[in-house]
Amino acid sequence: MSKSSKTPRSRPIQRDVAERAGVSSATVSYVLSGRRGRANPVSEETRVRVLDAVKELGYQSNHAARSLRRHRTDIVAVVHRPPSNPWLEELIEQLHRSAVERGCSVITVPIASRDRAETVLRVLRERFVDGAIIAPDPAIDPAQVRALAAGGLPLVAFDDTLTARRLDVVRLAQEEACRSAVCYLIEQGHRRIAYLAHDEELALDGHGVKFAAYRKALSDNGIELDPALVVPGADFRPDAYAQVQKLLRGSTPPTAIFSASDRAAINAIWAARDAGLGVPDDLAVIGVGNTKEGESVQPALTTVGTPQTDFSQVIDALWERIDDPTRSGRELLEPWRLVTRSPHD
Amino acid sequence: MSKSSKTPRSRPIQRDVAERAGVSSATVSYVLSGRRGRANPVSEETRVRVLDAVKELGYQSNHAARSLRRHRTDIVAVVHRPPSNPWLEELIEQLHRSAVERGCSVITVPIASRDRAETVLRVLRERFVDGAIIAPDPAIDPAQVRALAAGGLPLVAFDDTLTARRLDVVRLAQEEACRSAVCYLIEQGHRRIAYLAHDEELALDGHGVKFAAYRKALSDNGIELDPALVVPGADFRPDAYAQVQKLLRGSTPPTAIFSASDRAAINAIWAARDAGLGVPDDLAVIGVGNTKEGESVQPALTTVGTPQTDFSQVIDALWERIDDPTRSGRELLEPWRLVTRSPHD
DNA sequence: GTGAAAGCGCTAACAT
DNA sequence: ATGTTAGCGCTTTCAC
Repeated sequence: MSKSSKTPRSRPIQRDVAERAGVSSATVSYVLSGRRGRANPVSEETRVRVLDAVKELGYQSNHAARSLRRHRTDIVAVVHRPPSNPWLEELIEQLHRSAVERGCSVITVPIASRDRAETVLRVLRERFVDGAIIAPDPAIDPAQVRALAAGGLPLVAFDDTLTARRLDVVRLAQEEACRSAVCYLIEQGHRRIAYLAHDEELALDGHGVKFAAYRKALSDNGIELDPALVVPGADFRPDAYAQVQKLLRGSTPPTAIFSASDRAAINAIWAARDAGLGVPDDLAVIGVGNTKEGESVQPALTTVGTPQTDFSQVIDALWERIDDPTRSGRELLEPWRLVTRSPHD
Repeated sequence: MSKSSKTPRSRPIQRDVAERAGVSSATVSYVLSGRRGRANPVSEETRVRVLDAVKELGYQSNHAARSLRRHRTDIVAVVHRPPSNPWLEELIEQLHRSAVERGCSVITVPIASRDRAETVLRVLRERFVDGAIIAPDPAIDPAQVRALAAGGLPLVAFDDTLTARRLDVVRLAQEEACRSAVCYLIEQGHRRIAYLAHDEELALDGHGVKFAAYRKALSDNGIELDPALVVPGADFRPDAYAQVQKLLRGSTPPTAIFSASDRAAINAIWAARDAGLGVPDDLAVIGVGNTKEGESVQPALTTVGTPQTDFSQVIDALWERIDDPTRSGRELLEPWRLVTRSPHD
C-alpha cells in the first residue's frame, strides 16, 4: 500500500499533487514557491506536469503549514477603532498597493472598545500577521502596544506619547493642533465653545488628547469649562446632528463648536443651518481630520489634520521593520495643522 | 546536554515553558488550551507552576503551529468593498459580540476592486480564516465566491444570484426594491431621473443590479435613458456633491435622483439646497441603505434597504456552517424595502 | 534537476 | 495526573 491511501482528506495536500505529477513533494514546493536563494530551477517539463496536477486537483497551499515553516505569514494588519473614515481608507488603500508588490495581503482589525482589545489582539500576539500599522486613537491601552512591540512584533503606530523604542511611531502632535484650533475660536471672540467628543473619549478616565487640548485652551484663556457644552456624538452622524440640535435649543447655546471629527462637524453645520442659524456667523464650527468632505460643505469647514495624505514613509517604515525587527525605533513627523477655510462661492 | 540548549529562538516556545515549569510540553498545552474532550484536569499545583512560567517567559502560543494541528484558526473574516458604511459596521460589531463567546476573532478583508480580488482572497483560499461573511456588492467575481465555497470554505454571502449550493446566501432582493424606488419617482411624475452610481458599477461590463433596476424601471415606463443623467459619485461624499452640483447646473437638469447610497443621496440633498432648490419639490432624492443618517437630514431621506439590522440569523448561519461545512446550502431572506419618509417637523 | 529527511511549534492519542 | 509520541502540511538543507 502506498502512502497515498491514507484516510481521505478534505483538501488535497502537496503530497497528492506530487504523487499525481510523479515527483516528490519537494519539487512541488519548488515549482510553487520558487527555489529561494538557489539558482537551480525546475525543468520546464516537470514544472508543467506539476502545474497541471495542481489545477486538476484544485490544490491550495495550506497557510498554517507554510507560515509555521517559513516564520512569516505575508499578511499585515491595520488596527483601528470604528467607525472607519476616509483618512483611514486612504491609508489602507496605499498600504494595499504597496503590499501586493511584496506578495503581501492586508487585513484590518477593528477594535471597538478597550475592553474588547485584549481578546482581539490575539491576532497580533500570536503572530498571525507579519506586522501592523496602528491607526490614531485606537481603542487600545498604550501598555498593550508596548507589550506587542516588546514581544518583537513589527509595529508602526500613529501615536504622540509612545516612546519609539522597539517600534516606529508617527507623531501627529494632535494636542497642539487641537489647542490652536480652540484658541483660534477664542481669538474670534467666542466664549461659549462646545466640544463634540468621540463617545469613548468621555467614557475614559484620563480622557483623550482632544478633550485635554480643549480644556487647556479654555483655561489658558481664563474661560471656565461648562460641562453642559461637552457632549458625545463625534462617532456617528445622526448622533452629532441630534446633539448639536439639542445644544442650539438650550437656554444658553454655544456660539462655536469644536468637533472631534469632520464627520460630526459637518452634521453640526447642517443642524445649525436647519435651525435657521448662519454659519459661521451664528455658529462657528471646527472639525478634526481634514477630510475632502469638509471642502464641499457650505461654508467650507475649517479643520485640523494632516495637510497631505502620502503614507509612503509610514508604509516603508513598516516594511523595513518587518525586514529587520531589531532595528531601533524611528520617529516620523506628520504634524497636524489648523486648516482655515473661509466660506466659499 | 538537554534539549533546552538549542539555538536561541526569538520567542519562547512551549518547550521552554515546559522546562521552566519542570513538566512536559503536553502538560503546558493542557493548561493553556484545556483538555478538549477529556474530563481529566491538571492538578492545581502544576497549573500554577506552568502559568507562572508562562508569565515569566512572556510566552505567547504560535498561531501557525496551533492551527496547523487543530485545523482551525478561530478567526473569521468579513469581506467587503470600501468605503465602509454604518450597515457594515453594525454587522461587524454584532459578529464581534457573537465571536468572542466562541473565542473567535474578527478581521475584515477590504477589497477595493475586482482586479485586486485574486491576490487578496489568498487569505480565504489558504484557510487563513475558519469562515467568512461576504458583504453585499463585493468587488469579487461571483465565480470566485463559488470556487471558494466549492473548496470547502464556510461562507455566508449577501447575494441575490448565487445558488445556495455549498454556501449560505442571504437574499436582499436588491433589484426589485431598487426598481420599486425608481417606479415610485416615476409615479410622482418624474421623467428626468438621474442615477448616482458607485464608481466601479459603471466601470464593469455587465453593470450592477442597481443600474439594471434603474434601466428596467425607465424602460418599463417608456422613458428613454439619458446617458448624461448616469454619473458616478456614490462612493465618496464630495464626489456626490460635485456630481449633483454639475447635474443641476446643466441645461436640462434632472427633477429626481436615484442614488446608489444614502451617503451620496444626502450630499445630493445638500447640493440641491445649496443651489437654492427645494427638496423634494424641485429635486426628489432616493437613496439606498436605509441608514440612520437619512432620518436626520432635512427633509428625511426616502431610501431602500433592510428594515432592521439584526444579523443574528446570518451570524448563526456562519457558525453552523463552520461547525458542519458539509451542511447543505441555506437561503435566508432579508428583503430590501422602499422606506418612504415625508419631510419631517 | 530531483528526492529523502528533518523539522517549524503545537495538540491529541495513547501509555503509564 | 502527567509524559511519550506521532504527526498537522509545508520548506529547506543536503545528498545524489
